[in-house]
Amino acid sequence: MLRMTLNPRSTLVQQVISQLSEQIQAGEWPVGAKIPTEPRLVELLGVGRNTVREAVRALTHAGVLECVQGSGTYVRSTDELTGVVARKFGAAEVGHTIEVRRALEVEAARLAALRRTPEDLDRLDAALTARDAAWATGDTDIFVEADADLHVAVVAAAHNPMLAELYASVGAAIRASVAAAVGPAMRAGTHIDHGRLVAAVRDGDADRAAHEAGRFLEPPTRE
Amino acid sequence: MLRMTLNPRSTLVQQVISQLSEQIQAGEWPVGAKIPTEPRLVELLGVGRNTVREAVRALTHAGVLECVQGSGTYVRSTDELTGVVARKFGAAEVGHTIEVRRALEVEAARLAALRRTPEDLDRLDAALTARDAAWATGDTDIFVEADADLHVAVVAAAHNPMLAELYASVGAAIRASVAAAVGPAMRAGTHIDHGRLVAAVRDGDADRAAHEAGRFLEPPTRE
DNA sequence: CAGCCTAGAATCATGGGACGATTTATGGTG
DNA sequence: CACCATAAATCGTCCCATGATTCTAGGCTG
Repeated sequence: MLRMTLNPRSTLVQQVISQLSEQIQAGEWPVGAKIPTEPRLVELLGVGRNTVREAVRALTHAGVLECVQGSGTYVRSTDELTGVVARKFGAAEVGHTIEVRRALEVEAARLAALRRTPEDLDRLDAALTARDAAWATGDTDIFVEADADLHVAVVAAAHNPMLAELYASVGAAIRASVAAAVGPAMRAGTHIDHGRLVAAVRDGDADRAAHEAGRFLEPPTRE
Repeated sequence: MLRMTLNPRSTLVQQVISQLSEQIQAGEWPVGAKIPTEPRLVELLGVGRNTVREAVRALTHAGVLECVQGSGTYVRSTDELTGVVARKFGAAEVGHTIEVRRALEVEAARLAALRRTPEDLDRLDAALTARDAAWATGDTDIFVEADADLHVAVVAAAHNPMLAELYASVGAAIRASVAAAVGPAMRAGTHIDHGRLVAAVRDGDADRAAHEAGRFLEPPTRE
């Protein structure tokens, strides 16, 4: 049993939570995998069963784990931000979610224009090509996914992990709640040429990149 | 004891978590207040102590509650997003946090210009006046707070609760981690006239409002 | 032999009790 | 009044027992 000798700073449960989080973060138990059973964790961590249960329950509420009675406990996500955002904004209006996405994407495009590396440009080109190919297939699902990939690539090129994680969480929230309703809408605005955004990023023109990014999500009109 | 007859959808612990969250959200136990002791909650909710403890632990990990051994359990925040953001981005670089703030503020300014009500304008004027007054005092702490109030007012005028909550969470994260370090920096950029932002919002000029909002946080230069 | 169905095992959910650790309140003593 | 020791209150950890649910293996039936 690997005792937690270091960091006597906090309670045992907190230490167990940290330990489990780190092992999940490290990929020891990938998403979808089953973590050891409660009695097994008890002997692995050298703590009582209640302690294990409280830690598991905390991570379950955070969206990281999922317990299935009679089966086991599984890893649902490596990131608890997504779960919280989904729980908090799951019932949010689609329009509000779109506006938040727009806020993040515009700033991301501006930063991407300033910081993109050659690797970023390669990835952007690949995503743009894949998006065009997906468009050609006429399959809405495939296209929506390819479109999302391109936007994710833009955000990644901004080299701001905080921005990227927030964007991913918001994206997951919108997808979880109203994927079907948004699909057609996104498709309608599809004729906008994403190539101009990529070109602006390549040129390092921050203002133009931001402007192009903002065009994808229709600026709201006065109510 | 108020049995939870409705919503037999999930586990007991989840129901207790929801129950506690709702009562906290409803203001029954304000922030800083002590919630009933574990034995008291047991008889109030009609569940076992382990169930209560697991629910409390989940909310503790989420940043909503805080347990102090020997004293009691207290309400730390009504919003778990802030806690998660702080835990996840507490060690983030200040520059990255600023960029996220900028993203949210610029879009908020744009939306505020389109949606502001007369009440919003009154609040903006008041915040602007208070900010100028705070500036005149020369007290950095007071000024920083007044400055933050103005920006919060702008975000509130956007009438997008999701945007507002994200902004508040990010703001709390930056304040918790490096309040001291940011204070002087904000003060340095202070000479920028916030009155022009408020004026743009009043005029309903979205592009100008967005541009003015973006000026406060220096656009990053190429690395 | 294939398919279904039941009995058992495995696993999590809940409840209860006990003791230690820490904080707070209480009361005594100088 | 100030200080300190004791007691009470409260959370932290652990253990055990039982119920509910899911999975699995084996047998039964056609």
